[in-house]
Amino acid sequence: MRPPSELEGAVLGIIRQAGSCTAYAVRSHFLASPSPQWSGSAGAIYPLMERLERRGLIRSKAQTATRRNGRLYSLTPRGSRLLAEWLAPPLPDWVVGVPPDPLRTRVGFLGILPPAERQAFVAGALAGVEAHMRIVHSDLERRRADRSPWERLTARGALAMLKARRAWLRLAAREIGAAPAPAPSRPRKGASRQARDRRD
Amino acid sequence: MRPPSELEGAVLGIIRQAGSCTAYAVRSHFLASPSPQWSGSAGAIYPLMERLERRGLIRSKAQTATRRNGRLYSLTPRGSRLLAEWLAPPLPDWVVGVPPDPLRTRVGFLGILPPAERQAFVAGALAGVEAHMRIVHSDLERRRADRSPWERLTARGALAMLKARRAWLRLAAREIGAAPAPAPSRPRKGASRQARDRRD
DNA sequence: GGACACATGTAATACGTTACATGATTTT
DNA sequence: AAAATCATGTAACGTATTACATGTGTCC
Repeated sequence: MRPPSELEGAVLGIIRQAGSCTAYAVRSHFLASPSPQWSGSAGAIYPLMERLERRGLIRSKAQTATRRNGRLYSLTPRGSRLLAEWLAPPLPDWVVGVPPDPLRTRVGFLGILPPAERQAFVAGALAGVEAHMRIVHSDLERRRADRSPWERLTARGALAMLKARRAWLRLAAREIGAAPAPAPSRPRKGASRQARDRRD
Repeated sequence: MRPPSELEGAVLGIIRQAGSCTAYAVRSHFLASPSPQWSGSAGAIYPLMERLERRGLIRSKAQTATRRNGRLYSLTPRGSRLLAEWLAPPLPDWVVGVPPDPLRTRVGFLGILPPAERQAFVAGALAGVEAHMRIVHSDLERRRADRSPWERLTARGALAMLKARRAWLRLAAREIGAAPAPAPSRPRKGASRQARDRRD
């Protein structure tokens, strides 16, 4: 039984927590999330539900009463088992390891920019991170009541990451003062460059 | 000019920092990274290089001297410009926003598990995170010399994230003590199950 | 000169995104 | 009853993954 993808695992979890629900309810869950990770696009969810059903992880019942032609999905025993495996240790390396971070990626290339633009980058990043902190924070407050302790814990985790990132960006801002000059723009033959970093 | 994907942006940055390099050199860069994000699989890189060249972002010169049939890639002015845009503010929302984190995702569903397994989850996660902290830390030390200040900053950012995650997991461990019973497993009518979960 | 890592690819497959299409329900 | 929004899909497209295929240098 192949392990589920992140999205699939999350969908199984959502269905399980809801007891049973429609594809759209699953979508709404993602659409409501303040994390940009989950787009909840229709083209992702509906085919995914079909896939899960074909694999015997969920089953559906037509919504006879008063509704559209939507279906109510719920976990099968197989789906329940797979969900439990997905949640249980040992957690794969990429789950516990350094999470991807597009901001961090970009910082690695800051040497390319001239110093003034480095400053602008960090300032912009700080502003963006702080804006998102406010969003996540108010989302946490506003929906405190209708969330499980685990969902609140998740939100606090998200906040903690943003906070750590902010601290790190401030550190970066300090380091930029003492930074070396940017690398020259062209790689051509004019090889007599001094004190370049990291070609090859 | 469509903005590059993360992988494309990173590749442009790597080529730029190298001056010029082969596809394999780019791959090696990813393969050497301690972050699980970058697989650096051949099937990702080689087609990507072709794509970038077709779009006029990089150009290649056959490696005549002594080498295999590989090509040396370098940025075109267009590629250089796109790279600069990729790095410059305003940074899109999903770049500054909460980064995705598979561990955080799973924690949101911890309510599904019985308390004993929650403990196991958090313990396993903590162990994994700490193991990774050691990996990243020793990688940071070992290659301190041949890295730019920005790459070191990146590594420190990764470490900072792991540290924040560890603190958050410890908090989670404390909360588990005072946690509610798991939600019932089946939404069905045979509702008179008591406090069991995950038998299916 | 055989083994083994290095280096360069290709093919099949799976998944998510955007954009489009359409019917059902509610609002005005 | 027209407009808006809810809900359910579908199609085209791009891109990453795994697995395979193959040539090339090095070392023992």
